[in-house]
Amino acid sequence: MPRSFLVKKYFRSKKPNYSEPESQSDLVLSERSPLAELQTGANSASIGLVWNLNLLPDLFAWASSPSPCTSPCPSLCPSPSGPLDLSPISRSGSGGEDEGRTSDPCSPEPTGHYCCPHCNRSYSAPAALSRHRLSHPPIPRPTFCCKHCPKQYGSLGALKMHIRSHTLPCVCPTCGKAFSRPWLLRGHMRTHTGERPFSCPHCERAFADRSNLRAHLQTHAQVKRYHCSACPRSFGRMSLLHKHSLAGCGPGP
DNA sequence: CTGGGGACGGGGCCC
DNA sequence: CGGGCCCCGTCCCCA
Repeated sequence: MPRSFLVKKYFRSKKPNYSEPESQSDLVLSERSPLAELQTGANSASIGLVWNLNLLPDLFAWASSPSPCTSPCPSLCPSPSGPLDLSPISRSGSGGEDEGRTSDPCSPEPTGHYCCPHCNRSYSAPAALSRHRLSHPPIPRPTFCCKHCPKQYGSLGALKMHIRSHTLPCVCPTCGKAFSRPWLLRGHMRTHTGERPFSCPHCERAFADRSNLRAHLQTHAQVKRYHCSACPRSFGRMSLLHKHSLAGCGPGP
């Protein structure tokens, strides 16, 4: 039986955001039953990617866009002879459901060889186009939005990795618990086998999880990493410092 | 209240 | 580009 830690109870102590804008601060996953979702056919084939189509006009070289021709087509179809600068453009075309649509049927030949993706003006020289493009605002980075939650990512690979946390494709053959990644399942399997491959070099203890060994090593450390800003105490783990703060020694006024 | 262990999540990096 | 792994972290439980 899965333990109750599967349901997060405290959302206020979120870890600092590293890359996400975090406009939607917390995920609401409690209504999701991983096994139920797997059993109802929520496999990877039914997981759709929600693309930010507002950005597509900027991706004028997006040859395998999941929604081709949703933006002014000539801007997406540079001249075959035009050596346009593709550097700011993500060309990830592994969308899966749209494989093989690289030949765009709707690309009228622009009047010039070098076409502006923003206003469809064409120029005969790349320098002229580059000079013209400076008049437009900078191209925003493409964002990849999760269909199941408000999370956004800057790359398709990161989004695919995140979607696995919804689909949970790795299922424990012993207890049926599902995980997002195979190595998470392997770590879980150790709870069944009792394997503890991570040994403490200072004592006889061994752990099934490297993170738990790391936390254990803090008990041997002379200096605690996490210091209370309101008192001289230090703790080996941030969670202990957090509990200490919640217990009354809050940091600051 | 504190300290520590157990189990797991998720992003980033490397191959 | 995808998988494996690492690291950091969370959450819970118990002594």
